[in-house]
Amino acid sequence: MDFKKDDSAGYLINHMARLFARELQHQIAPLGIVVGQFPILLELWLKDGVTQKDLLGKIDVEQATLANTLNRMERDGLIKRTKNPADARAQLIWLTERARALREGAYESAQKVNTEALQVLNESERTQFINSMRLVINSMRSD
Amino acid sequence: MDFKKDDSAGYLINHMARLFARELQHQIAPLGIVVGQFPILLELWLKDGVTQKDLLGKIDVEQATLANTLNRMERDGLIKRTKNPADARAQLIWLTERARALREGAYESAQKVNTEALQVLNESERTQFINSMRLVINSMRSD
DNA sequence: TATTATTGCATAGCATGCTATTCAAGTGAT
DNA sequence: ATCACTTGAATAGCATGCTATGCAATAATA
Repeated sequence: MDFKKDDSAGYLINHMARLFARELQHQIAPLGIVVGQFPILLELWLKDGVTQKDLLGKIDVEQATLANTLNRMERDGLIKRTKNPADARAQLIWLTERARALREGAYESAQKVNTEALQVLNESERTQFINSMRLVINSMRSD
Repeated sequence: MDFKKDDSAGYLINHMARLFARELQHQIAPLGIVVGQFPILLELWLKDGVTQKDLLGKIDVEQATLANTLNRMERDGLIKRTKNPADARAQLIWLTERARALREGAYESAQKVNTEALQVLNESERTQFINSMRLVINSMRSD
């Protein structure tokens, strides 16, 4: 068999993901946040005061990964945790004022990266591209 | 501004990349290799007896990342290094017999992951998808 | 040729992801 | 009420990626 990396979806996806992460990293560095915190912040900006388990249901990472990232976010003053009156095992996770204030800038950074990266595609290619990713992700998740 | 993660190229790409990596990891685990070694093995299966710098020219990762992965590959008996008669700073990197023997199985594993993951797209969507990724990568790399 | 600059790699330190394991708190069945 | 089961989260240990820095060998230049 022969194998061409430039024809391999997996190879291309990995490469593209690293390029996106680097770009976003550079964009959001001035805000004092890092890429791994982004998905968590997105959820908390929509709704905070939630448990780790709640977050886990919305972000497709392992529980240990989430727990570690939350620890770093607490260390960095982005979240704080309070007792959960309903269950002593879980805590409630809240954004700090600082994190709350970062929202607009973060949205704009992400939007900028997305827009610039997909500039090379035309409108219909962009739509198709996003749709294909959604399809692939859904099919892979439900295996 | 509002921001929908399911419409965000970056978010989708990151998610998809993790799904692919997990899948490939499971496929190649029986071979005794891990995903980060894959791009390097692909190059070395084409041509070994090369320097780290040669490899670096073919794989878009940082030099330190490559150096670390090569160390683990040496530890795992996948490569060995010999003196470079032309330059004492560099060494030549060679596949071991064990690594050489893994090629077909690895190609097949990767092919399988790609095929199954893109099953959800039809022929023309697949082609378009791969092409879009190539365009996006090329434009992001040359910034 | 002696000095300076560049180059090839290695290493330190960190973030993000994973699997596996542990532990305390809650739930259920007897 | 007790004992077993489940669940929410933390932790250990590792791979993969990054930036920054250091170092020895080579190349270039004064």
